[in-house]
Amino acid sequence: MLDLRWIRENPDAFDAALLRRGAEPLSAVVVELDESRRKLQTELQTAQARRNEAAKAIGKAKAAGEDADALIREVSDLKASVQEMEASERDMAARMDDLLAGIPNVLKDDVPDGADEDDNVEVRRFGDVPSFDFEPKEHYELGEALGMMDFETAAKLSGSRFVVTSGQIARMERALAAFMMDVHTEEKGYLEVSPPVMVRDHALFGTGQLPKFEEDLYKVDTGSYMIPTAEVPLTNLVRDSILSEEELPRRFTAHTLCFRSEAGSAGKDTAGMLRQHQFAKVEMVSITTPETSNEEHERMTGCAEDILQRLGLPYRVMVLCAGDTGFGARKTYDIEVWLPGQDRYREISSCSVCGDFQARRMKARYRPDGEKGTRFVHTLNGSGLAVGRTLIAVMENYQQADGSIVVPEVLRPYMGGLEKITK
RNA sequence: GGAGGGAUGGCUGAGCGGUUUAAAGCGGCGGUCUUGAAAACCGUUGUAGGGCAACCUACCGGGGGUUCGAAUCCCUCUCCCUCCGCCA
Repeated sequence: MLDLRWIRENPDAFDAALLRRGAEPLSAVVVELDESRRKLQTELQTAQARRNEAAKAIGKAKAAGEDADALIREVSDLKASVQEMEASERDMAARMDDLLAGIPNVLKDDVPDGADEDDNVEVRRFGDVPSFDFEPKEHYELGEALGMMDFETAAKLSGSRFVVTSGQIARMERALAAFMMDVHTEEKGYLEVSPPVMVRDHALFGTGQLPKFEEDLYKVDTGSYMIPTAEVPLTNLVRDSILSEEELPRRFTAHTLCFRSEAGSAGKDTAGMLRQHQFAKVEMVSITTPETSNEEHERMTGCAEDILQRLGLPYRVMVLCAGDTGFGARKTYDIEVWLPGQDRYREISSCSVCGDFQARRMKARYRPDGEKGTRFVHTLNGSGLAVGRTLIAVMENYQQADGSIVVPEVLRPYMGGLEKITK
């Protein structure tokens, strides 16, 4: 949610920000609604003041045993118009809320222009793309050959975009999550959190998934939703609260399942477990002051990169262009891991700085030292990493000619010392 | 599923038809004192709109109603809690 006062005072900058995202200008609509609402509010308050004054005089007159009929008649007459104005004012406020709730965040100046993912800009690369003296396979070919990845059975149970893993592949997914969580909590200062994966609508409104992107979510019949990412519960941990400056930054991490309907992705990545309705992810969320959010963004991205480096997986970091940056983000880095089976880089993490956009939606504030009032905190979120996709990357990058998979050094303690997954 | 209780300013919590411009305590901010800190004492303390200065108005979970007048009475919705039942 953007600051209405900022829009009012910077209508041109507001329209320019929308234009960068390929959206139509809205300042005229917003400013007009805002002005008429405030004008009505003033009229309403004038009428209310007169009503209160008269009502008070009635009380006094009655107490003194005097006649108050004239005053009573005046207040009666005011009643209808006050009620009408109240209803109208409420309606305008609701329209303004709806309007603002659907407007995307303002991009940072250093976000490159562009329409879609083809315009994203590579920032850096790590690791050498491995060369094989055989034709590298895709993860599902490897997994099915090992007998540890079963898409057909999963389809019988749950439909498309599900998988059943078993044996050492299932264990490796668990090992990956445990490894990531240990690094973040023991070395990076994140607090381990085990949050609900089912949340109410207001939590999703807070992080920006609602009201605009409901079709991407699974809704259960009690009206709650399954989380599409642990960003939702972790960021909402500070909703409706006022933190002190000393307790910032707050850093949370969680290993959870995530659920996505993949409504707009029909036909995309249908093979394998790259794009599933249900997947595990380790998420990082930071709550910071406005002054430190940008450096926190770099730090968080580094935390995700560190996982890939320790796993020995080659990757590149992309900064998303204006057209590809998500609704609530001011700037996003995608980390793309090299998948030999696909012979290309694929997204494995996305780290975003949201400024006060989510904080305003969920009323998350802090009290700056030495200042009287409160300010909205800044929020950031990033995957560290998508566990299912990391499993894919390990399988494809560590595959051997015979279809076995070498277990990366750092994972072996989590897998009972196992060095290689074989049939 | 059954039966109750509750929602007041950053927090706790009074108020239950017009003397409330919403007590009081805590916290926050400023000050006195102190080498510094603590304690104590004094002052101050939200959001929004309008004049844009002292001021005025609205806001006691949301909406509706009763009334000349509602934080206070009635209806309704949402949420929270307690007990019983069932259950991991």
